Amino acid sequence: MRQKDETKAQHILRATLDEVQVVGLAGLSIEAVARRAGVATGTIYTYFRNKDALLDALYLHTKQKFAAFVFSDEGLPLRAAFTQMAKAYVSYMIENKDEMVFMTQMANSPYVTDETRATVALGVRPATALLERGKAEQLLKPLDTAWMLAFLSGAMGALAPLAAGLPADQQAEFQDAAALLCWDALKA
Amino acid sequence: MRQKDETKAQHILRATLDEVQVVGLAGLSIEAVARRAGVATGTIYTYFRNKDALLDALYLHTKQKFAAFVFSDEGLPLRAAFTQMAKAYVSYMIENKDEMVFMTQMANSPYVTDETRATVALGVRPATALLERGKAEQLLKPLDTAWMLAFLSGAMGALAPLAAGLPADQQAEFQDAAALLCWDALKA
Amino acid sequence: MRQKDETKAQHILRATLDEVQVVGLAGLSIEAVARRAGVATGTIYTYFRNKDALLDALYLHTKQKFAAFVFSDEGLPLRAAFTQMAKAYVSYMIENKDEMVFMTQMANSPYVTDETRATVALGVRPATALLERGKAEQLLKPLDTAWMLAFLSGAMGALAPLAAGLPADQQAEFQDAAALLCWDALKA
Amino acid sequence: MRQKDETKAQHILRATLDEVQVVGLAGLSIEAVARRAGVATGTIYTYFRNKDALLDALYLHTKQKFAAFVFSDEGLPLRAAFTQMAKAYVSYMIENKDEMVFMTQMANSPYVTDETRATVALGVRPATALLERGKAEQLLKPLDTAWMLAFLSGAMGALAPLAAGLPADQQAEFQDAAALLCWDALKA
DNA sequence: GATGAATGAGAGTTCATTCAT
DNA sequence: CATGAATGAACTCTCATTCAT
Repeated sequence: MRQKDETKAQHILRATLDEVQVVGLAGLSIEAVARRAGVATGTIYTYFRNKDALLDALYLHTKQKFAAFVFSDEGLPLRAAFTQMAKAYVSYMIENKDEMVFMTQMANSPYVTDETRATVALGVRPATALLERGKAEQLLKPLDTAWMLAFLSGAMGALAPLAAGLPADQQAEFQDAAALLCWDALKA
Repeated sequence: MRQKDETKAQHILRATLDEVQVVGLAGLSIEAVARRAGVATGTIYTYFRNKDALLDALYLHTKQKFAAFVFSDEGLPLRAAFTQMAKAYVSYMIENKDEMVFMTQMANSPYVTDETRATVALGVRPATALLERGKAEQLLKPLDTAWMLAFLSGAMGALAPLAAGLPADQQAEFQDAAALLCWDALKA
Repeated sequence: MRQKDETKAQHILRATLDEVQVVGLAGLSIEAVARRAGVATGTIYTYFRNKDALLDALYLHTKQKFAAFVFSDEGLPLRAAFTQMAKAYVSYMIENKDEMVFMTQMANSPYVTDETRATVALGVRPATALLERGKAEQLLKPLDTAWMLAFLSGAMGALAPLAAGLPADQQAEFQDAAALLCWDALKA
Repeated sequence: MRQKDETKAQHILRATLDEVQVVGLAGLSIEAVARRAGVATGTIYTYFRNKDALLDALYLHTKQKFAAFVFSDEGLPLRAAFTQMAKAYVSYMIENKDEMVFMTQMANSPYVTDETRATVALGVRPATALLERGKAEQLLKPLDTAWMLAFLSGAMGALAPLAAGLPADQQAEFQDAAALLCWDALKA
């Protein structure tokens, strides 16, 4: 018999991501995903309980990949760590536009389970820690951490579409600008 | 002969806004809107060409109402004008949570036509003008205006959910903080 | 080389019978049968051509087991033979509720082939013979034999659900009553 | 607008009954019912919540029509009332073979709700009353009423297929025989 | 203009059966 | 022979839109 193939699950997730770029989350159909993944419709259900579960899984996967790239704490001094995160954020946006589009569309959808939201929230902890360190060192404004995070991620997220089509020679400039704005906004 | 009744169109738009709060944009059905508006399903098609047109119209209407409140240029000095806009943004968010929810859900949907996006963009002109004045006066960083706008509206939009349930006595504080962060981010 | 294993076929038949008790004939899926039997879905197709053939085989098997128990002619005098059959019918119903449920659900289903129906009919021959002997001896009403059989099996079958949950001390009484009614109905 | 048309509901019920004759309960599809009824699939759902509700409604309707014809108490003396019921049962079977087929197939299906079963049970009350009167008058055997009812309806139901194709000149004979057997079975 | 029953394309999902391993 | 992943036709049901009244 054919063994359940995790590669195939990855193919399906990838096909879902690609299909959302083309037709949007609202226009997504399982049949189109299957066609794009090169499998039968029924096969999707071997790997994912239903459409919701597929999208939830893709969201979790995408968010975790994103968080792993952007939110790493490498023990740098505060300002440097902050800047590095901001730059990582921007460069991830530029190089993974499709994932950003997907995450944005999912954020306000009913597909994401509470459990996934909770798990995703954990990935942000390095950023939370960084902000709190900054407040303790009185380098940052003494505001609510959740508040600051929302401000930052909203601002950065809104820049994603602008970052998308950027020529390579302006990317460094873009990163620097974004990092600077974020820092100036929060610094004490 | 009964004339098309603009009051009825308003009822339908309002019902649509309310229904989206409850079931989300993805769960919105014309029949539910009709029921909530107290009209027959067919009647909706007298006032709006189809579902897309209804949502597009509501989006345009909501955005324009929002822009009219927030983006007014009253000839104040730069910093004062900037602060006033930020505060107006926050207070609008707090008092019109349902519209914010709707605008957020629509922003990345296929329902909004390019024409509407263009029209909506016009409403932002006072803010554009303000930012360009600030750059000319060298009070703001010399960045691309569209870039700055995206940054600001992303940041403010992300604060909306946090602003929503805020007790009255913390709203002034919230407004001041938001205005300060935005200013510090952009100031030269 | 492993041979086809008749034990495994029995397991599958048994699992089918059990599964029907739980989900009904309409809710029966091959996968559930396989799971219950502890084999792979594909294995079922080694022993039975398809779902219809599996159910047909189980029906035939169940009917024949039932007939072997109930319809035996042991050369008793007519009334005694008749009573014995009726009692055997009832006691079989009580002790093999699951098979009765299955036979009832199958009786009006499209799964049973004409061939099986014909074969099953043969099992009833001792009862046919008994009734014809009764008619010849003028102890029974001179009605069509098939007619009498239908009457009897319908009546007895309808009592099955009532017999099912009966406490042990009422079973003898139940058997006597059933036998008496059947006899009174048919006797000349 | 078109008013909801109870005639159409009747058409759909009739189409369902007819379709079951051809493909069986297990093979019944909503689309086939719609085609036979001459309406669109969606229209079925204007009149019935879903497939289960359609079948449940048809079952209830069929059972009640049947009960109204067969179980009427017209104050006849016991034996005459009994005989009349038995004959009515048989003649109904002969003239409404399709309904009998449907009722038989539904009886052991998961489609029938408990509520419908309870309502259907009420239709049998005249028969219950008759049997109890017979026991009080000591004309019938002193058995449990539910038990007697099961016996009778099982016996009669089993005769249905035999009654179906009967030439007109044998129907009276068939009715008499059935009534006699039932009476002899239960009489004290 | 208003109504809401009617339409039917298209959605998600199941499941008997096949077949590569 | 045994496995269970893969298949895809077929199912029920929804809902944007139309149209007879």
